[in-house]
Amino acid sequence: MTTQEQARAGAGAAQAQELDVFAQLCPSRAVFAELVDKWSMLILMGLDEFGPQRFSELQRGVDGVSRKMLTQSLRSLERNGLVRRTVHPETPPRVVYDLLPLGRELAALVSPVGRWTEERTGQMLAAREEFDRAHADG
Amino acid sequence: MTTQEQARAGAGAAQAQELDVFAQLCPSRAVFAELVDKWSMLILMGLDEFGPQRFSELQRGVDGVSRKMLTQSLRSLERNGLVRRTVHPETPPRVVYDLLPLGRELAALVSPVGRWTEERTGQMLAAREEFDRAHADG
DNA sequence: GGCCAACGGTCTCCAATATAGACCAGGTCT
DNA sequence: AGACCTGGTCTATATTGGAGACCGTTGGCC
Repeated sequence: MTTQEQARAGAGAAQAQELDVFAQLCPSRAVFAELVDKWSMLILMGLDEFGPQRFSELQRGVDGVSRKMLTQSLRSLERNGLVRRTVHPETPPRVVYDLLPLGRELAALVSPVGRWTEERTGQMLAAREEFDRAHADG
Repeated sequence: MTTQEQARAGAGAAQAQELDVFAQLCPSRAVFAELVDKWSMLILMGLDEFGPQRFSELQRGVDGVSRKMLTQSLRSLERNGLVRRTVHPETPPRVVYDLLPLGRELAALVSPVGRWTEERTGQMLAAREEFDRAHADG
């Protein structure tokens, strides 16, 4: 066992909660895998930045998402207690989604990732070009 | 066009860079989609928390990752300039991966998401139970 | 009345992707 | 000699994602 692995092994045990996203069978890993998803992240960021929105507003805002994936991601976020779905019984019924406290917490952590990506995209595209040049044949 | 959509439309134009993860065809969306991935995130967090590691150390540390996905995610991170791959020409050759400055920046934003997930997993599992109870038939 | 669109979805089909597991060459250990 | 470790690649199968049809209700338009 290497030094890093000793550190890893110790890390989990040291925490009172015993939850570890690095462990395949830990419930927190499953939750993590469900949250760390392109569409869920964008939805969360959208609701955080632009406030409560209807289904079709979200679909237009999160450009490129299909109705299927939007429904699926929203259900997942709702089930995990991050987002609230409210049906206003008008004709036609309005369905509005907004963030619950848990969702606002996560959005506050995730939005910086989005902004960072936008800031650093130029550097990453440059790195790609160099990588591809270096790995083209020789 | 709703108030939120006006806000959205204005948001991109207001930024000098014109990069927007919400826009399907923006390069930053493609980069975002590539980074926001279960395995890439865990690898980044692992390298940040436990330091430079070999391929097989990472495979043991990021529990459950297949060699194929580990290779693929590491190549992606390397190509985008987040991670460095160093081959030590010994027998057997040692291959060590470590974070570049770009990778350290992103890891600093992503690790909190992992820690938050561990902290809040309990609440999310509870929310699930309630959701499932409420949506079991009637 | 007839036609079309918007709403918030669901359903089905097909392509792309993830995972499991075999395989590989070179070298070490016993 | 035989088993094992290294850092992968390759293949077969399971899962997932996206495109687009469908749905019932409502509203506008001619």
